[in-house]
Amino acid sequence: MPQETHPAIVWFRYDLRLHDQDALAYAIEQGHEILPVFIWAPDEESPWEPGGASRWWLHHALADLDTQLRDYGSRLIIRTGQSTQAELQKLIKETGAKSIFWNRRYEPAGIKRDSRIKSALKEQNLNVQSFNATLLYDPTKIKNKSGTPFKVFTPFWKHLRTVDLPKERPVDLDSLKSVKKFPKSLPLESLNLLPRISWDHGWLEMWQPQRENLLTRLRDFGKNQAASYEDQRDFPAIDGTSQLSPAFHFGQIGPREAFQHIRKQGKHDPALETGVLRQLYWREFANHLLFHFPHTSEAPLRPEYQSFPWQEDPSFLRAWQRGETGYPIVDAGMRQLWQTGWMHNRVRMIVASVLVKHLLQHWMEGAKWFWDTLVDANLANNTFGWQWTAGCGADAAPYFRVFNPIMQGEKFDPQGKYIKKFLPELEKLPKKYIHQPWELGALELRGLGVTLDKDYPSPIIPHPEGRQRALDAFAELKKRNTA
DNA sequence: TGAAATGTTGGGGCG
DNA sequence: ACGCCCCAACATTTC
Repeated sequence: MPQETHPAIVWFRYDLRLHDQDALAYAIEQGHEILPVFIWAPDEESPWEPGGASRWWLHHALADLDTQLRDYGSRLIIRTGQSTQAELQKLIKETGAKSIFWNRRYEPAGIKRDSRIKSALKEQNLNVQSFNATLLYDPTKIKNKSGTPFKVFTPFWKHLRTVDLPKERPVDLDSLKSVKKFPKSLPLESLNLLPRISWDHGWLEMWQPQRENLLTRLRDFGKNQAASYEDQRDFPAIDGTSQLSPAFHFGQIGPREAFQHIRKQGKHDPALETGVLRQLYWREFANHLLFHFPHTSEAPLRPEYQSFPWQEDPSFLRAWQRGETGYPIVDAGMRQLWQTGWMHNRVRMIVASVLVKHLLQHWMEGAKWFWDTLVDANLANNTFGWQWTAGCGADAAPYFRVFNPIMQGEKFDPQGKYIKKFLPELEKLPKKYIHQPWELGALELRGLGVTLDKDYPSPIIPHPEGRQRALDAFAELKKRNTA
């Protein structure tokens, strides 16, 4: 093993793990003394500074990473500032580091900032190396036959299945050498990542953001639920999804190791490939798209949607955010989001559809709300999901697909179990009316403890009318683009 | 990773 | 037994 006398900074970002971690593995293999660093510079993420729920998770992920490092005689050095580059320079000066390694980020702000830093450090003759540990494949290398990025999922997926699956990158942690003297680190608390108002009660109850717990979840899921994922994933009352999205966002679990864990635990059942493992390709697809089309976090991928006739209405937006639309499946979802920092994926699609179609609010408003309230808020996935719903993205639903929130509820929460969990005011409603309480007479409703528009709102807009508004708006869009 | 409108078919009730 | 109607069930098309 080569012996390096100078310390190497391993700059952690959205790869908060010590396994399947290329930058760290490389630094150890090269024999460097390791200096693990995290720099908090939210201003550089503008306009997508991490939101409240996301910061909460980050706090715990950082604390956990530090704990893990201490098992190997190391620790996480935390810094903060306006400029990551300036903070790195300070650390280089303080420690005499001559090398710096990191795993690449692929979102627009990250790429721009990182490449600037890279060339600046290289000019100082530092040994700078970046790696891919976040995605299965390097997005620059995945193109279709005509040399352009894939814009449709199925061909993308089919193509990748013909390519070798990248292997997990082992990290020889027992060989980890620490710097002799650690530079000063800020206390984690000083980053103020925890919410000031007590918003985290439900988060604490639902989540255990430490790697070991997340791995347990991954193993259990692989063993017990992965096989039935395809049958269960659309039912929000069932615990049928992995709920590991925040672990993937923060890189506490890497996609390659996840892939292999699930295959192994699921005894290589071929159905896994088209079921749960396919979801890892959706994540891959969203990230590749944002990399190739970096403007899409702010603007539609399909330019003709620039002139979509959105109808800004703060009261609509507020009702949606608070879970007061009068559509139980929507309101349950929005309250699950607020309370737990997470929402079941089927319900995400339904609430998004109602905001964008029935209420004609700009998809960016929805994206911003999700950004602030989801513990798994991820720019690529969030952008992709919202543009998909709004019909303006890659492989998007055709515009005339308007979800019927009543039917969706009946189909995917037939007993109303999910609804009642988050809307206890509807506890006594029979399943026949749980998705449309307003269809019950006022007298009967009162007998079930509900007064409409007092205990629970009537629909913010009747479904047929909402559907028509959406169809009209899209017709108007068409007109504007042909005129 | 829709839903609604419209079209078609076929079984059963009934004169 | 037959024609007619109704309508549920399913299929197709349209938004």
